[in-house]
Amino acid sequence: MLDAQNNVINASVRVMDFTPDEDLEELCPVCGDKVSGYHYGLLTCESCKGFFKRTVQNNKRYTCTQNQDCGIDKTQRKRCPYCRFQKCLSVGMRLEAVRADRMRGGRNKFGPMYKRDRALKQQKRALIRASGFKIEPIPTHLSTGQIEYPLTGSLPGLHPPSLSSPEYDCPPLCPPALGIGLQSYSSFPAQYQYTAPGHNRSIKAEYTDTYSSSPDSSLGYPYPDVCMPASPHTSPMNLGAPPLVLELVSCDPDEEQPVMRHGGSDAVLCCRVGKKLCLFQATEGTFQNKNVNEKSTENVGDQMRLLHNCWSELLLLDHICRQVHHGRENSLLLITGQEIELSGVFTDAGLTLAGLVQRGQELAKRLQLLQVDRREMACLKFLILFNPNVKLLENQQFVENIQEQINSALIEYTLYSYPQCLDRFSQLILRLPEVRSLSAQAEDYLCYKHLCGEVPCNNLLIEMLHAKRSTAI
DNA sequence: CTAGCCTTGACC
DNA sequence: GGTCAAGGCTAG
Repeated sequence: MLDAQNNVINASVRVMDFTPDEDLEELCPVCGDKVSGYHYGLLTCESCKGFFKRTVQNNKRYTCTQNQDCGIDKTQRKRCPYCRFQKCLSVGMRLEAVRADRMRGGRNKFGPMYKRDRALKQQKRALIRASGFKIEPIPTHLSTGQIEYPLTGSLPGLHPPSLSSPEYDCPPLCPPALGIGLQSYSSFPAQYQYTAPGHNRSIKAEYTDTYSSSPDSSLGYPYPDVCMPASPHTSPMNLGAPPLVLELVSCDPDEEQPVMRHGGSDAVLCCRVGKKLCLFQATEGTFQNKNVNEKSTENVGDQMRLLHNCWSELLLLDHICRQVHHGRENSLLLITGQEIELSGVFTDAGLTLAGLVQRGQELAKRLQLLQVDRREMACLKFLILFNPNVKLLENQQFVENIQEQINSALIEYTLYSYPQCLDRFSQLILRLPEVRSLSAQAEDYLCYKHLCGEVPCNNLLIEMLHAKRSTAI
């Protein structure tokens, strides 16, 4: 993971290092055949382009002899035109790009979208490459309803972004095909909706501006900037981010309570660590069944190994996060809700503790300058948690896969939300080694205090410390 | 009907 | 003038 993080350092420098033909290496989201270019809104193959054109131009009506869920791939795409056309719509092909007047040549209003989509893909690819992550083709032999899409909706190989992806308004974890489909249907005028025969509804494509109540809106990426200091718990959360990012935010137990109001700090810490355990239960459902051939971390052993490895980093990041939200340079906001003056800490605490606090404040300041938002923070927490380098993992591949998915989603989110800051992903990821280093120091300090007899043996943190050091990576 | 190749023409 | 996403053509 650290290697990956280090590789990202030069990501922004290499971000434009690409070959234009890479777009054509993608697979058609409808049938998995080779892509020949942008057609009717997204990258598709030549045959699906032609099929879509014929269907719309000739106002074709098809029927499905099965259950309207036929698998569409390169070899079977001819079998059921009904399901093929449904899939064309569901992946985001745009009816309104078929010209009613049949005029040849020229450009339509999708041109800027194609251009922007291309640029974003290139950036994303460069970042992914710089991060050392794999790009694997999705299984196209499965039908629309059965494809186990990677979680991000558009990431490599992840599924081609299609131009709809930046407009993510689908519910969290809704498979892209379905999500975009819903969006497509809801954004089309009634006459564009294609229904099963028996419903007398036309699919005539009228080349008007109906597709774009605001065409420009599709050029922008409406992820709201939800910066941490600005009342993170009241901001609208459910729109405009990759589904996985939204899911991670909702899975983050700390989201529920900005400031703990429990009494004793030990009880509070117990609660915090316990809540980290809930991360697994919360996220299991997210990642399970999304990876066709892989087992989940449902075995408690792996969960404990991951948690033992990162509990101090998570607690530290919680602390840092709280200081960022607190936003005051001269005081600390404790987990109990107490506010204490930093000057007091520096005079009363020993040198080691004061040094730790100082480093923590510096880290908080860097994150504050970045204006890291809670979605990014949630991703960072889960990146800390799902560390495939932890020793003795039974399902190491599963953890690695999750890590890649979170990284991809974070890359996508930062590129779309903060397009003016291309190295934002790198900036965020580079904080993780700092968190790790600082948490290691904090652990050493805790260990030292324990050996001095100042921290009782039955303290939860000491137990976690013992557990970690007995299975150290 | 399919799908590969060709032609067209606005935009850069 | 080059690019490339539209529509057109046509062998299979």
